[in-house]
Amino acid sequence: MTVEQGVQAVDQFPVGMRVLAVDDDQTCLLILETLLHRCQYHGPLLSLLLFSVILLRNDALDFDLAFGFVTTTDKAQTAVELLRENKNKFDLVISDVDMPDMDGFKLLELVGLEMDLPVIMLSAHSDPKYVMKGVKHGACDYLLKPVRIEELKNIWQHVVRKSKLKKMKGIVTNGESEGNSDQNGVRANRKRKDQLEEKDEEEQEQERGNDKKPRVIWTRELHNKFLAAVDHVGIMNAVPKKILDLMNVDNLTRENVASHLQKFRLALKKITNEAKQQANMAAANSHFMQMSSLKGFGSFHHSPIPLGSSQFHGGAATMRHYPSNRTFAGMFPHVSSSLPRNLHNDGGHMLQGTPFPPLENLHINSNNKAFPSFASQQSSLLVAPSMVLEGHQQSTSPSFSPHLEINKRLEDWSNNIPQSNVHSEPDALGWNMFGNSTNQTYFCRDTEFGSSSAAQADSLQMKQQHENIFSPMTVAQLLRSSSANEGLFMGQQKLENGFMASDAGSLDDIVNSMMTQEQSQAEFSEGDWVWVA
DNA sequence: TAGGTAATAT
DNA sequence: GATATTACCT
Repeated sequence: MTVEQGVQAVDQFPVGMRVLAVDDDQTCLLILETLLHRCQYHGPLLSLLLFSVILLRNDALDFDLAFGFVTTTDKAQTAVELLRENKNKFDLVISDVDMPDMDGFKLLELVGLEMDLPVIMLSAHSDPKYVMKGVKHGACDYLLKPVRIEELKNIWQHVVRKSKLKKMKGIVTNGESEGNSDQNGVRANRKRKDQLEEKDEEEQEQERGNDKKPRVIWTRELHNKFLAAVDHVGIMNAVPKKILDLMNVDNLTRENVASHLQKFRLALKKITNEAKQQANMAAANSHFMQMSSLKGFGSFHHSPIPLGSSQFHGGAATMRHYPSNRTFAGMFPHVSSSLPRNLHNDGGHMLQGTPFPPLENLHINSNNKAFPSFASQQSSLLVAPSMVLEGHQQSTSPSFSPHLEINKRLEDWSNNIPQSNVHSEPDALGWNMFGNSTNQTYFCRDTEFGSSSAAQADSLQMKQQHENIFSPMTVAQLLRSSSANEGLFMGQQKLENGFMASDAGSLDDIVNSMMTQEQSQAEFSEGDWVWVA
């Protein structure tokens, strides 16, 4: 039982506390010893027994040290020798100030230097000079004779206090504590270990209470930023640290990003596998619609495309009209708003940067899940185009240019990024982020999806017509192409893949499903503010 | 040091 | 059950 435990166990002089009492006055010493003993009394029977043992003891010191009793000596020099020979076997020293062989202050000094034990000075002198001297020499208390038991009852507090100080000192220096060398190493180490463990528990408790790592809520906005970063570096190079750096979000860690990336990849894999199955089914069972014009797709979300296919008709009924001010659409929202505005003006950077994820690799399954998969030389996610596009003519048909439409929308989005209308400048990815506090990160959605600029769209179309229709596409483009703003691409894919499951919801439903839980955990008003706890 | 994956916690 | 966090291995 340690002293501290004893202190906790009993509300009085702790059992097991080992005291060395030093006084040249035998009477005073006897009184002191008696009082100290009395402080440990737990009951008449035990007291009598212990007192009898004390009287009959053969080796007083061994007994005292073994049972945690009081050791006395009338010589300061003897006290020093006892302390030196029994390092770490005393918890407290009570010493008289006036002793013939050694000044009590000298003893105090030696004890402080060699053992670092709490020392209580005892004196008949109430002169403040003595008190001050004792304090300056490191005495933890200064008692006046005749000492009273009330004063002794609480001297254990000095042991506890000193122990705490040692503990802190040991933690800080992380080194060997003084006086713990050689033969007493075991006890010292054990004590230090206990202290460290206790410290750990305290720290853990504190962490549980205050410093617990906040759980990141991947809101749409945050996810947008993630996607933008992925897009920026390219899916092939998308690793947590790069994404984290690009996202530039305070309090977001690499681990957070890695986790989300893991989740994202799993989602890709899952839907791709499902799409494979459906694509196989589609290849076997379906016939495909041949789209006659791009215009038909472009107006898709405004009015159902009049098609003869009952399959498509069933699916089209689930399509929704998306308000023009809708700024995000679930898993693959307006990534372009997060991209540098000059991306589409830098000579086609975005169209060249990232390996083109074939459009056919965006699949919709019947479980209302839609995720992109990326053409990757390394990835197993890639669905062989032949599995999906076999028999399709859209990809090569001059009258069907999904890329043009997608790029047109990209242009729209990019151009609709407003100038900074918030309190901070947009970051490299066009995000406005501000209001960071310790554990809350605010984002402001600064992009509204507006109407297309016909001129811009035409311009891009013209541009595109001079480029290979299969020019490289970024992840962002792919993701944007799945935006719910039009529902175009979904319809296209459904046509391409020949499966228009009746239970397939709108793309909005599909992509929203990814973020549903995250949304529910985050308190934010759609379109306004979100916070990451 | 960082990425990927699986186990664990929430 | 979903997913964020953590641990562990490479």
